[in-house]
Amino acid sequence: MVQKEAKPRGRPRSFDPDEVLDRARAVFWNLGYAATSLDDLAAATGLNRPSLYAAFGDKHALYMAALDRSRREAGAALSAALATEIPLRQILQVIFDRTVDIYRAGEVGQRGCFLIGTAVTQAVDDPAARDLLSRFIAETDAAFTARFQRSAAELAPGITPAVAGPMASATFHTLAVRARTGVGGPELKAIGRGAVALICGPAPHA
Amino acid sequence: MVQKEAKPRGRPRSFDPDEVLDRARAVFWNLGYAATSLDDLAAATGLNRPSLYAAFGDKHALYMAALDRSRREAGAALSAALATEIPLRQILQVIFDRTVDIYRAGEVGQRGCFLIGTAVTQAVDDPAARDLLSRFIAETDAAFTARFQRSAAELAPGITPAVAGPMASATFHTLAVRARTGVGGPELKAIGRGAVALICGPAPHA
DNA sequence: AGGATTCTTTGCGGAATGGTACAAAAAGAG
DNA sequence: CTCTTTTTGTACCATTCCGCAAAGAATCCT
Repeated sequence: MVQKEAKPRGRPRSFDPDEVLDRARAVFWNLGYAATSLDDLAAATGLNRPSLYAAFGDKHALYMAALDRSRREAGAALSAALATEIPLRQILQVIFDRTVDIYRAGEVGQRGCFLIGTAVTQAVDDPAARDLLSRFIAETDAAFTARFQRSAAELAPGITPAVAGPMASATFHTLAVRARTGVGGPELKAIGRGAVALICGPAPHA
Repeated sequence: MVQKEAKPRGRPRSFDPDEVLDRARAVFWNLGYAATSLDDLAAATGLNRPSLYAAFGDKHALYMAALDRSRREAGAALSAALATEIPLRQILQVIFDRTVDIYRAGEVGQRGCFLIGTAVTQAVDDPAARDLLSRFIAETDAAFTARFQRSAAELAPGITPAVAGPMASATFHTLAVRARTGVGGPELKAIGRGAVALICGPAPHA
């Protein structure tokens, strides 16, 4: 039911828009929005500016498309991870460990989160980026909080889902920030384990 | 023992470098490094480009000077706040509340933390900014951790200073990120209170 | 007063920026 | 085969960018 076989009329595209968006995002990811030039994007995607322009609009629209892709991907991954019914402590552990691996992926190995790493700077003067970032954070808070409500008994004593939810998001934020400074994976994962200890209480024993 | 009265030889400066740095920082704070032009800085400081250049070096040196000022100011403020001997819970409460006020100060009211809000984007491709940001985070972690060691009994049960320290820093990070999206002060302060609850355990009762 | 020294101002130049016009090219429709 | 439609490549434009050179202005020293 994809029905993308609509037989377009004119000359066919010589590129896959999805892959192009991916490569463009990689550049924004490293440099941020303002420091990325159209020449950078053209070089990274292999196609020239008019093609980029025709496919995505201007530089800002391309950036927003990349941001939104990351928002949707991150949201889907988080929802999937939270949907399991294993103990909450293990869920969080897996989520944070995976997050660290993603934040340290890529050629440079310290890109962190695309949204936190670039849209935060952009947010003050760019309403579109700000709104998307707000939405991302709100969705993350909501996903954690809802899951914590289902397993409220597994939270640390006296901690409510409404308190733990934003602090789980906060763990993403600090990991994203620290990853961008070049901190190593083990050290980041240790911080993730510490966050789990605060949210769920210290590990039973050994 | 300031001895800044060294009677400089030539024409005296028509501006106060400290104030100029402050105004320049305000521009970087809103726009980030890459999106700020020398014209923006000249307009905000009131002096023209060659004077800026002579006083601070190029744009990057000016940015680094602004970053380092924020790092020193934040470090001093944190050390001072942590030096008191009131209950740990209250100390953290005060620190996070004040932090929110600072993050929401300024004309736009949503600038967040200058370092987290702008240097994080810059960090991947700018070693100097990355190192300064690393140092800032390490110092913050260390200050919290050391203070927690002095009052380890006031931490939540089973939580060690080494775990709580980075999570106190993480609270700064999430507040900085959220502030830049325009979240209101009360909501931010509620997150700060939640962080205190996680670090020190839930409040005794009412 | 006159020279030395430092800062300020004006204006410039080379490079890079985001964006676009236009013609050539590649496909389908008739 | 010809016409239409869409994409591609080249070249270009106007603007903005950072940085600097050179001349003028303000102060100190002798």
